[in-house]
Amino acid sequence: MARPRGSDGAQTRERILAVAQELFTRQGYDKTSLRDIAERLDITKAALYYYFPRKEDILLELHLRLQTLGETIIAELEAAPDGAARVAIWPRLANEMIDFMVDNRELLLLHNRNRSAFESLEAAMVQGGRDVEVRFERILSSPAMALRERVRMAAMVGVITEVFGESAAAFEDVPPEELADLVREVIADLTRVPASELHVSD
Amino acid sequence: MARPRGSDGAQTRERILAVAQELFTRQGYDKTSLRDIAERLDITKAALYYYFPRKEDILLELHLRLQTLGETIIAELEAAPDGAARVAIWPRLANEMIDFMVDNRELLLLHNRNRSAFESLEAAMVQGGRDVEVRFERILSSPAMALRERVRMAAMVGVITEVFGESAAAFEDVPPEELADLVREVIADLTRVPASELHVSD
DNA sequence: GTCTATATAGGGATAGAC
DNA sequence: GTCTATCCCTATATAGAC
Repeated sequence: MARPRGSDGAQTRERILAVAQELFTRQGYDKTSLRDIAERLDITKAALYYYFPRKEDILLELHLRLQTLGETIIAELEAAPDGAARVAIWPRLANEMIDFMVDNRELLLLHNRNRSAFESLEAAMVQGGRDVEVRFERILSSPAMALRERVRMAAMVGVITEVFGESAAAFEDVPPEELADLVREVIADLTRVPASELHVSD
Repeated sequence: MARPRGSDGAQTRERILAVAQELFTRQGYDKTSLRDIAERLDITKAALYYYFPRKEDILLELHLRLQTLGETIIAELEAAPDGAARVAIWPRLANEMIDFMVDNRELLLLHNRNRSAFESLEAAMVQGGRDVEVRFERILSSPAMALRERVRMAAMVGVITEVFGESAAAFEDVPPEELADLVREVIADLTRVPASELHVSD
């Protein structure tokens, strides 16, 4: 446990990422200096540069972790033929998304709080449209789906990111699974035929 | 029209705010320097300081505009007694929120993209809890409401901010009123009794 | 693998003329 | 009300010793 000489290596790297994630989320990426991170870890700024050539690279790595996770869902969506088929599988994928959020609230929060910073990152990326958000927007824009369904697709994403992201603090004391169940319920409601098209006495 | 000597005054102020809003949204608050803003307006950095003592003050003013608008809704919510009464009026307020978003997408986008910057601002504010978001979170946290309703309240906010905010680009070509109607429909669906509690053949 | 020391740039902010 | 000139600080990043 007690690391020997020049500290461990891969371990330090992880610790840097953990601290960075926390500070980036709390104070924002731009307002967090390398000094802040280094002091928290009791190492020097220069030491950071051994692991990450540029500050951006820290953010990038965090970004990629979220991307990898989202990738699975987006890929499934893209695999389905454009149009009604995508509408059909979406509710299932939304549920996958919920499971994934339960385990990764922090990463989502980091992302939400630093949207503009992440975007500068994406601009610097070589790949034109590998980014999960860009790909999702593309799907959402498709005229092959009915507008109502497109709106509902966006709505479901909004529900999930709000409850597990920005409003997460309000549900701190709620067991994650209970919260997830309630959100699943909401998703189910959005999947059903809207009230305006039912002959139901309200 | 052709402004006389040293330009107009209040007009310039507005132009500064307009340009700032655009750049802050596009590139992010931190990545936008006063130089950027000044060059776009063909004035010098120093001229900016005549209107705004600090860079933060530009952001602050933009912030306050959004706050003023949100204030109305939050105040109504707070006026109702905690608990079921708030659940009852919320759907109506959500509709107000939609109307308001239709007219103020840009301001919302600015806010979403610069969450952390706005938060540093709020920390500097004297008032402990005048901030709309803080007050909403407080309401959302109240144990006087059923957890299901609290989740749905958050969900509705998520729907609105997602469709009119982050995913707005995907609905660019859709007439705002048509979009608003579809979102209203979603809100209505979230207000109804969930499917799991109905005896409806699905 | 981590340090000290330093380079360098860019940003916010001010003083004072016009 | 706007400009020129300039200050000062902080932040990223590098060089090179241990």
